[in-house]
Amino acid sequence: MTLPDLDDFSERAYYVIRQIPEGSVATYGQIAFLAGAPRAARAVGTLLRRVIENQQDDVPWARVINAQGRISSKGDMPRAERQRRILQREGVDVSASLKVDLDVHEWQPDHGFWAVAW
DNA sequence: GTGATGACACAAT
DNA sequence: AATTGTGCCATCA
Repeated sequence: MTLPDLDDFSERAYYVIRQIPEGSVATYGQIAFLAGAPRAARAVGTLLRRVIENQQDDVPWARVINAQGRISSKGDMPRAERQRRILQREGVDVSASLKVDLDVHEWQPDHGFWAVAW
């Protein structure tokens, strides 16, 4: 696999998101941190919109949720429901209020991953 | 270049 | 528990 463009935050973020295994979820902040911009959680959301628009099906956008373990629905409930459906199909338990138990499903990147320096 | 925007995060009410 | 305020920062226009 080709490593992402080191100067492009979005490419690094996509790379990180692709590492999230099925059955697990990660938070926006977690992705931002691992992509080398610890405080860019908000920007991660911006990127994910683009992922859906451009149909970048190689990026598992549904596995990214907010720090409260909740699927972000901000003005787009249909998308949230769609995300819930996908997660449940992957084996992630999502409550009726779109909440996921992070203690159970939060992705724990392995050591090798942490060693990556952009 | 500059300012607005938003799938965020966190602390303080 | 639910709101509100503040900081943040990659994108976009």
